[in-house]
Amino acid sequence: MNRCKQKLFYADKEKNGFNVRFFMPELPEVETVRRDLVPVLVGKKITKITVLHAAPVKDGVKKFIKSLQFKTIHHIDRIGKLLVVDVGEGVFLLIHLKMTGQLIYRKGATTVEGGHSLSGFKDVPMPSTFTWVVWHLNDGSDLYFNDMRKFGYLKIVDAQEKDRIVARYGAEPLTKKFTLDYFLKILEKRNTPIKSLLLNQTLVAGIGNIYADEICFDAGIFPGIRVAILTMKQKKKLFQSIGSILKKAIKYKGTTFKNYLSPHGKKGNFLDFLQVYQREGKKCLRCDGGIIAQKRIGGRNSRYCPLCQKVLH
DNA sequence: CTTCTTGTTACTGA
DNA sequence: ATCAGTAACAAGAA
Repeated sequence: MNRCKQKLFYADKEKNGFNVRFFMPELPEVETVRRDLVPVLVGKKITKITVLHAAPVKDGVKKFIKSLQFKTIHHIDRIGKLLVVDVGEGVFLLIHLKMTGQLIYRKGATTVEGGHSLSGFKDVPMPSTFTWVVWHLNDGSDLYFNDMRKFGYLKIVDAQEKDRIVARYGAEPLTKKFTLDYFLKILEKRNTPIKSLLLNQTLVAGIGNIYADEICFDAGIFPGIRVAILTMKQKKKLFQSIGSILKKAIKYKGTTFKNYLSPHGKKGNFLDFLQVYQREGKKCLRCDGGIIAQKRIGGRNSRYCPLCQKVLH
């Protein structure tokens, strides 16, 4: 999608009253956040914590502040869409961004283009209307947690609970654990629509609605197809598509509709590569004549090309 | 007012 | 015991 078409896409959507402004931080977005934060946070000491709204803080603000103050950030990890911050002494901070969460890192500057705002991208002072927590670091920099919808959460856990939570997730794609054998095995003895399987975090970690649709399109497979009738060739193609789509999305630093920003205030660029997500009613970019359709599959709105993602029986 | 958005979990029914 | 499917929840937009 070139720049001109992209503009039209936004205009059409707004005219039709669809809400295109929300993003979903899925694996590629959360991984982008992690990669941006590691070089600027690891080794830094948290000198002060400001909690502007207690709602996203699980298990009490007191415990939250006490657990993090004067700790040093040792390591930032990710499982699926969950960030795991190791602050040493067996204490871990879990951060889930859910739909509209942002982590913004600022040193010196007090505004960020595209911070949460009801009126679109523009310069927003930090902390913004939707900043709930600020971590002040020993070098004068700050990390802001913003979340318009307040669906995201911040949770302090010990090593045992962290391990228990991490263990609930299935294999992480793009790691050695996610092999073709593993994928074939989780497809066995199941008969759910393939899209529901891709969204099941206990089987594959990190895929959400955007990338589930994009992966199915890339594989040329109807997202509602039951896994039991997939051919071996289709299963292998799906496995390959999971890797290639997620890798490409990370390369372009994720997808931004409106609210997703990396910690340095940058939008993701994968929007330009979306083939089906939020393209319903538009021409298929792969085949001649297909019009992207929309259907509810596994309780989720799904987009696909009815011509090149055939329903096989 | 209703309906839609998402990731996650609790629950139901098979 | 295991799996499929759905409701519920958070908060805001239209």
